[in-house]
Amino acid sequence: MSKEPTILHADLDSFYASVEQLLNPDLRGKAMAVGGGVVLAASYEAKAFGVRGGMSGRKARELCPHLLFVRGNFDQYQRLGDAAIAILEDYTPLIERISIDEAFADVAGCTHLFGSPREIAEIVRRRVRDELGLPISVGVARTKHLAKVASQVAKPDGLVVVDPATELDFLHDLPVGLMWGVGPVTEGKLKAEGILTIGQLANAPGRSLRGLLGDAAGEKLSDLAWNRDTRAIVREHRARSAGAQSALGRQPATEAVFRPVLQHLADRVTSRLRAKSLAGRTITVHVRFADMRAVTRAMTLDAPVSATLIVAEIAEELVRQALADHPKEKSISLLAVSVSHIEEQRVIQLELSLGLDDEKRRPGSRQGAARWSADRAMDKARTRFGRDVIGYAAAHLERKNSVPDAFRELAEKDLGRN
DNA sequence: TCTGGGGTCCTAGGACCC
DNA sequence: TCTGGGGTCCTAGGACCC
Repeated sequence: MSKEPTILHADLDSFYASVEQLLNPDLRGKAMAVGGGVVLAASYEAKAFGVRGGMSGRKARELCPHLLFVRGNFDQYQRLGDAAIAILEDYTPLIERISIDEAFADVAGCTHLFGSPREIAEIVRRRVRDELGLPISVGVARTKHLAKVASQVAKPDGLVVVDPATELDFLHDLPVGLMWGVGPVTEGKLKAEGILTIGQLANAPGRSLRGLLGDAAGEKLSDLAWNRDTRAIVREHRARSAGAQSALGRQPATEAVFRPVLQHLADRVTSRLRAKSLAGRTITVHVRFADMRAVTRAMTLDAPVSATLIVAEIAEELVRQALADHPKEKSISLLAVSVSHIEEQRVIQLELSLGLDDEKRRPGSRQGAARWSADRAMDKARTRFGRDVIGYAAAHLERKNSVPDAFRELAEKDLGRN
C-alpha cells in the first residue's frame, strides 16, 4: 500500500437541495426539501430541524412547519452531477463513480502535474464552486473507506486530509455510525455491547464481533476499524441485477391490480436489459403488504431471458404463490420485479425481443438455437407452474406515477458497457 | 409515522452430488 | 443399515448504501 494519501472521496453536499437553491435564489438560506410524499433531499437549513432524506413529507413538516417543498428538476441533477465528475476527470482517469453526486478518485499518478492530493482537492472544490455554483466536500486519505469517512467529517463544504501518521487517531474517536456498512441495526447491536466509537470496535475481540454481526460483517468492520482497507478504485462495475418497483399506496391483492403493474415493471426491467444485450436467469418478485411486511419469491431458469412477456408471466405466477402463502393479507402496498444472474446475450436478445424492438435482422442459422433457449426457459417455467403459465398478455398500463420517470432514470445504475 | 426507487452483499437451510 | 465430509446451487430474508 502506498505511503501517501492519494484517494479522494468527493461528495456534493445535499445535492438535489443545493441544485434547487442554485436554480432558484428565493430558496437560498431557507429550510427546503425536494420531494413531496417522501423527502428526497433536504437543505442544510432543513436538516437543522431534523429533516432527513427518506423521511415522509408529513413527518418533515411536523419537524419543520415552514419547510418549503419543491418538485425536482431531475434533468438538471443529472447534468450538474456529470459536470462535477467531469471536473474530477480533468485530473485523473482513475475515477469510481458511486452515485449521481459522489465519486472516488486516485490521484497517485498525476501529482507531478497538478500538485499534492490536498492541492488537487482544493482546486476541484474551488472549480465546482466557481463553475457550477455547488458546494462539495472532499476527503483525502490512503484508503477508500478512510477517504469516505473524511468527506463526511468535512461536511458541509469542507476538506479533510488524513495524515497517514495519525490516521488511527483520527478514526478511533469517531462514532461507529460513520463507518461504511454500519446502519441503524448494526449500530444498535454495537451500542448494546457498549461499543460506540470506531476505536472501541477496533479493540473488541474479533470472535465476539463475528458472533454478533456474522462472519463477513464482523471481519469487514474489524478490518475497516484498523484501516485495513485494500479495495482499489474500480472504474466500471458489471451489473449483477436490474429491477423496478412501484409503491401502490394500499390496493386490494387481486389479479386485476397486480397483473398490469407487473407487466409494466417487467417491461421496464427487460427493456433496460435488452438495450445492453443482457439477459438474466433468476426472476425475483417482492410483495409488500399493507402492514409493510414484505416477502420475496424467486425462480431460476436454465437459460437467461430478457423478453417482457416471459418475465411478466413468471413474475405473476410468483406473486400468486406469495399471496397464496399469505391468505390473510388482503392489501398490497408495493410490487417489485428484478432479474439477476445477468449474462451477456447478444444473439438471444434479438430473438426474444422479436416484435418488441426493431432489431429483427439476424443470421437465420442462429434463430434455431435462440428459439431453443427461449423455449427451454419457458418449458422450465411450465414444468414448475403448469401448462398455461406462458401465454400472451395484453394489458397496457395507464397509471399515475407516484414518482416521475425522470427520478427513476436518475436512480438507475448504468448496467454496463455496450 | 405508515415510507421512493435502484442497487450490493451476506446468511441459513435444503437439495443434490461426489 | 447407518454414518461422514465437502462443495455447489437455489431460495428467502435481511442489512446496508445512494
